[in-house]
Amino acid sequence: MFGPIKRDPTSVYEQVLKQLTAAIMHGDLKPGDKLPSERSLAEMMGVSRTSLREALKMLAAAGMVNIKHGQGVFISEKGSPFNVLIKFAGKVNIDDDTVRDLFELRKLLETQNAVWACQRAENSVIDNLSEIVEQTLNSLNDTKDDLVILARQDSEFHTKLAEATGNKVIVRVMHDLLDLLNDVRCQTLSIPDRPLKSLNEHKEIVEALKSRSVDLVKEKMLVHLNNVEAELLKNR
Amino acid sequence: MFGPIKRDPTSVYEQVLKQLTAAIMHGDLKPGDKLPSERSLAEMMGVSRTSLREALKMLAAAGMVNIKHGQGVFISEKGSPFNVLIKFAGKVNIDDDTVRDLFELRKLLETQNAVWACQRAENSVIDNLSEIVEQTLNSLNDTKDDLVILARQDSEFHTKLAEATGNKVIVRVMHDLLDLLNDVRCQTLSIPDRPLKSLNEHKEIVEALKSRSVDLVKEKMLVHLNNVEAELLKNR
DNA sequence: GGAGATGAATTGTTTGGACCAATTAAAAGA
DNA sequence: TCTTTTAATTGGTCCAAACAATTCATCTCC
Repeated sequence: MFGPIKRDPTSVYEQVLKQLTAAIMHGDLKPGDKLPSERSLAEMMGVSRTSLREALKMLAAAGMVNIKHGQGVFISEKGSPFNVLIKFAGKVNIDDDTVRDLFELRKLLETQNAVWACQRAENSVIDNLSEIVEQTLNSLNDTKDDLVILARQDSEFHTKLAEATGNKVIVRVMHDLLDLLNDVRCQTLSIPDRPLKSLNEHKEIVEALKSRSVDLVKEKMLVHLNNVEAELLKNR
Repeated sequence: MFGPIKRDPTSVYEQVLKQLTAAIMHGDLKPGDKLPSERSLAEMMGVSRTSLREALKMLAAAGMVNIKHGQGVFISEKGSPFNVLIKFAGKVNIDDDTVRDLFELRKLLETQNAVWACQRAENSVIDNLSEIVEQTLNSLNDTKDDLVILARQDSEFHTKLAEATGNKVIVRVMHDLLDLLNDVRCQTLSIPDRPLKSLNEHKEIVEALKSRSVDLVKEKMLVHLNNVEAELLKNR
């Protein structure tokens, strides 16, 4: 799968980059797959470890791979070759103004997502969303694990909603936008009260979707996002 | 400007990344600025060239810096950590469905941009937009250079409009979205007729902005984008 | 004096090897 | 059987040397 690198026109790390992205795009490397170790992969390609590492760092910056110290390098979930919202998770300080800008974008995208989902989604998709919410409500049992469950539910809810629009580009943008905001949230102290409120607001959004009322869906989503933003900005 | 790196919790290249992005976002490093050479910068920060280079490669992948062999490292124009496009890798073939998805996103973003610009922008900003359009109209003289001028005008117009919203994240997203669509356009045969039509539509949008009519602005923008999309999909 | 060739200095690129640090799994001990 | 220790694997960091592209001062020749 990894032939030797031709040492012709462009630089070595660019060639490595090209070969790796090609492997990902062609499907030889699927999301979740683990790459060979840096040492062996470098040897396979006939390049130095340094050059390989620089290419890997670029892929990591683009969100296409996930580098874990002591474990290995993994292909990112949904690692799309284009329209990746690049971020340096936890490596950039994001000020309040930027958070507001991000939320303004998010409100624009997600209210429209909700509308499109309302107009386009099959009943089964909405039922699936409903199940996610109900399932989370039932699995809560006052343990400290609840926060983890609620965080995952939140991410899953908004992702599923984006998928319900049928627009794959938007799914990708939303995914990365949520990731970025999640990192921001993790930089602050955890908020034990907010997640449960969110879950209830999610429930209201689902109910609005079931009623197929565009205006109601839009309103519920906007209220939800405003609350999340306010809570996040308060604890910084 | 570049103090020594603290060697505490996170990895070295992350620290370098953090310090450099902070310097760029804070304005210490402005677009076009040339960074100190790798050797001296590494010494300033008290890190190895290897770590510094890996951080620089990540910044390059994110489009924040421009690395030129034999010349140096330069801060990119309008560099920010919020990129939609990956700067490396050979051009990806984008199918029609994806183009439609991209345009759906673009319509959502740009109609709202127009609305925000209508509500928020100073008169001087709108006058500036107007000047761009008029200036282009005057500089046309039936030469083959016209296409280049018109292409640049188109990009400048939409970028300025995004800037008029005051949302820096959206500016970045729009910039890269336009870049991506521009690549798509370049993959097709050039369309000699469309650009001039676009210019006139731009003029109509500016007129609508001057009237401060939100509904009119929204409508004009949507018509414009629908035309561009139709023309682009037709020639593929 | 000016155009082109030469070569040194600067800058990013690549390499090999050594060692540090996080993770995992096997081995040893209780 | 469970816990602790150890060793192996993997990414992270550093260094020193050589390679390659670019720039620019200098030299040569017309």
